Amino acid sequence: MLLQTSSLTSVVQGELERMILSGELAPGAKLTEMALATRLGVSRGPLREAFRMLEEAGLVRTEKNRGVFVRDIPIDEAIEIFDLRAAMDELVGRQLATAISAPQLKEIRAMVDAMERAVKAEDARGYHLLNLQFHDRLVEMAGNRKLCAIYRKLIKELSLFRRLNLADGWLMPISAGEHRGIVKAIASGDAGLAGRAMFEHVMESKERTVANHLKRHTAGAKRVERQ
Amino acid sequence: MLLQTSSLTSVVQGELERMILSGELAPGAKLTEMALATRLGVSRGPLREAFRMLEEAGLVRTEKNRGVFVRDIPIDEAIEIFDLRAAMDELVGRQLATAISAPQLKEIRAMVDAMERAVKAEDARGYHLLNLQFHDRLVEMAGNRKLCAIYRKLIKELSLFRRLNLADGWLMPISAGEHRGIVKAIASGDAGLAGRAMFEHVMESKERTVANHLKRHTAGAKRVERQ
DNA sequence: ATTTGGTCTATTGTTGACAATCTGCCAAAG
DNA sequence: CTTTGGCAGATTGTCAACAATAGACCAAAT
Repeated sequence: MLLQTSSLTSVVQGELERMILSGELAPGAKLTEMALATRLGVSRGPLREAFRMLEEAGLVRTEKNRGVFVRDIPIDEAIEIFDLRAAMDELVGRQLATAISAPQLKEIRAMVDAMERAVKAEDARGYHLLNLQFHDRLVEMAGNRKLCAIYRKLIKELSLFRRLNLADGWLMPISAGEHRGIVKAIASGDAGLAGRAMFEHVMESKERTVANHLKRHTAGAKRVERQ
Repeated sequence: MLLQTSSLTSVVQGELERMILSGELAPGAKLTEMALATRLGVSRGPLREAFRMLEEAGLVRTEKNRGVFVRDIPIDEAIEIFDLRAAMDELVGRQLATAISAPQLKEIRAMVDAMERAVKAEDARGYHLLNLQFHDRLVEMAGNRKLCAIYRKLIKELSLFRRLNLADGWLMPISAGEHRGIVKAIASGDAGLAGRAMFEHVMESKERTVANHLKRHTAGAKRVERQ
């Protein structure tokens, strides 16, 4: 009866993805077919098809005859993703150093400016969003659609690594400084330099995340000991 | 009644993937739900779920209310995949140069030997398979499961690039020589060197593929002109 | 001759029902 | 007190029927 512009499967897929990435559906949570179907107002068929897409995308895991669960990315896998991201961003840096246009350079400079303002305002939330947008835009500018698509998938998976919290306040200036260096390296036109700048930035980000995780993990262990 | 060890969706997914990668289902071919369901002896439900997995994996494309088709990778996308692969293989080379074990080194040396024997025997088919196995094993040895999984997805997609035929006979020695150089660089323990060797090898492979494609394309154009 | 309109068929999109499997619980035996 | 067996409820796996859409075909009008 309704004139449907897009299939229910894709709508459900998008909605589930939104709920997962926003944390509305927490990692480890069980996705019961009937409950979700009722909640979203669709039948189980399209829902199951959406599950398969999310499974292939790495956002959920399926256990036969047990159900579908929101994936929980372990620290090992997060590290692997960071390493892979570093290699991809290195390619992005090299590409941009040789092919970026003047308007594009102006655009990313503006983004770095905005991030530095967020640092001064101690707006961690805003900085986090700008940071994501900055890297996404760089990858997009590199002009490799396949690279861009896979990069975005990796970022989505990384966001399921719960312990990946916003950089604590005092780390924002460091990250912001690295961004400034990246733009400078790209503007210089030196592909090797820009590639290394991007690579190192991601590796630094990995180290900060791992350190943060270990800190929280040992803290958690102590908390358990006390009980 | 039957004791099912794995869900129909997954076996259908595997079977479809096999049929697509083997060329049994050619790029551009339409996958009619009812026909395939009958052929595979399952209902349309599991088949549709398998379609969604293959869609996310990039092996098929879905047009709403029109059906599912085996994807045909255009030359642009093949090039993008090669560039991405190069960056990933560079990471593999660096990793292996610093962390490969003696038995692993022995193993890949044996594979290079086998490839050189295939070159001498002018066994293009065997060389092609050994080449795929060689690179897959290297990526596997790098120890990054995420990298390995994505690498394999890319290889599958690349195999849908029909014009990617086996290297013509006289190019095999060149490729084989590059493999020897890669192993040497890895064995030297110089991460930068090994990374560059891997990167350059993939880029050379890309150039050879593009050249081959252009040759065939212009030849095809001439053929059209004559008509 | 071309175009427009409508019908008809094949195929996809969606749904609800049925079969198979797992989990938790409880009783009885050791 | 622990363990084993099976019953009951809930949940997933699969299927077949129904609704909706796209494309082909043909006739009639310009």
